[in-house]
Amino acid sequence: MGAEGHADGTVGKALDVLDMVAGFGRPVRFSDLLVEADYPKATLYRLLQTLTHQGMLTLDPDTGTYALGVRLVRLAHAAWAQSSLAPIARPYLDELARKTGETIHLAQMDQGQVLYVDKRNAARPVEMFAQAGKVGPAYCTGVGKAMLAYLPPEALEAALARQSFHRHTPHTLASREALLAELEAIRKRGHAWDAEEHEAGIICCAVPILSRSGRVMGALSVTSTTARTTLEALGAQAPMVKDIAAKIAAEAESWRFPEQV
Amino acid sequence: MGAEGHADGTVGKALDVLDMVAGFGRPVRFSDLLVEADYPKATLYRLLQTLTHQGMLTLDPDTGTYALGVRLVRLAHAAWAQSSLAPIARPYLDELARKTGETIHLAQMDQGQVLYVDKRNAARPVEMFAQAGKVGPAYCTGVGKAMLAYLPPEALEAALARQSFHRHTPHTLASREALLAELEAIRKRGHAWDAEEHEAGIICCAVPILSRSGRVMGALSVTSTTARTTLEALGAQAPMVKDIAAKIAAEAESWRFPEQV
DNA sequence: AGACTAAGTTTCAAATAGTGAAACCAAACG
DNA sequence: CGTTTGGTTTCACTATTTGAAACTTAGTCT
Repeated sequence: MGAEGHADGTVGKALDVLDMVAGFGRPVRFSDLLVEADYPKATLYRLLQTLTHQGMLTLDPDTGTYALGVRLVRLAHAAWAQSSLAPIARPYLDELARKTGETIHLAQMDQGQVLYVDKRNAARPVEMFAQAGKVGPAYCTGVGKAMLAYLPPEALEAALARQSFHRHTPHTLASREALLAELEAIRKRGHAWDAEEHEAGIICCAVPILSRSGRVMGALSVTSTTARTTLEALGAQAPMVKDIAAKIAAEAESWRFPEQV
Repeated sequence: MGAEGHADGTVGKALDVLDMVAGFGRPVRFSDLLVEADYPKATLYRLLQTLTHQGMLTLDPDTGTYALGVRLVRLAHAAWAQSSLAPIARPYLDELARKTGETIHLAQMDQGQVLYVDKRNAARPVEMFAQAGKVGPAYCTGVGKAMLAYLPPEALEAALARQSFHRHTPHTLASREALLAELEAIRKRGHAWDAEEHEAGIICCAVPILSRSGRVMGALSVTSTTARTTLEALGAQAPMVKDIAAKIAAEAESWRFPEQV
């Protein structure tokens, strides 16, 4: 079947189409989608109609192109505020950025990929939407590996199945086996490295954010360059990063229960 | 036939549930949703399962609560970048904020409501996600009326049907008739006022952002308080605001066609 | 013009997927 | 330990979705 996995029911297909439109990154015509998707013409057409009618897509009548609808922005606002760690973690990220002077990433797992929900760039000021929301591979980023390492077996398996290993740099762990060994090491060590595995010259130290029950909620990382520092020096910060991760986890957990009125 | 309108098909229902979860603003239990929704138990259950499986919701296994999933954040990132005016308008908003020293709003229409996609607050720096994504009523805000005024008849009708008129302040136009008359005046004048119709003491001057073909793409407003200025003084800025709206429209239109490779 | 082609929209019988009342299970409660 | 509350599963019934194919437009070519 298609590149996408198991689409359960109509809803799954509809969301799949949404992703597809999102993937293009520009308004798309019906036919653009038709070649990409492996749904028959009529089916795709109806899905698009439904989504458009629902405000998840917009059809520009002038050009006959579909784009993601603003209803998504509204939903995302709520998602970001209520479900991501970002609003809670915000002050902690500030603190960490200030103390380390490096770039800070806050990420969560999304369908086997890393989703950055917040970021502090040492240099320039905060630019949320433009920065957050980006996705990256899990198997070759610090935050990705930190989360993978603490996933329960089935979830890990599901995540691994979604990785498309690719050797970004000479240091990339581009096989399932190498990655599994590394995850074991991460669990021993308590934090993950990114030793130029994704981009040359970029290194980072990442720790998972775990709930009291051990569930992976996200990950936090301090990123730098080989020009500026070394893995060892970054590692020296690990205890502090871990401490902040724990604080975020604690607050996230207590915060999750405004206990219905 | 619940409070929500016409839910077409399973997809509509699923999205309806999503909205519902978003509406709670906190993680919700199955039973919370059950009383709110008028779907039978089993149906709601299945919808939740599907959405969870799809990553649009997350089920916290510890507490048995559902929250919006991070997949939405990813989608929204794309939506914001590709479909909203925000990324294009950004530099213009900065310019306008600098020139006026007032609060600037950029909004789009979403299902008869106003959705703020970006904002410049005179005082504090940009905080995207936390600011953007908010919704407000259309009939009693400057941006809302500016957009309504230029909507084609059917769309206007649909939007009006979704307004739930409520007298927020003594100045609110809380009837269909009063609003229609005002929209006529806005078309004549070329821009909309908000004369303390939503919040006491808050006034604004808003202009629509129209495509070359006359389609409403969004609206732009300069907001202030009666303590600081008057409607007349704000009105003096209208030409400039209109000019910037035109620039945004022009750029948005040319930008929409990176013309497929 | 008229004959092709490409892009989008509609049809309709067959099949699939969704429905929901009711039964079931498992904690929490008194 | 019987009962309630909150969540999950079943299963016959049905409505929705499906998709090949026919049909419209709107361009293009000769």
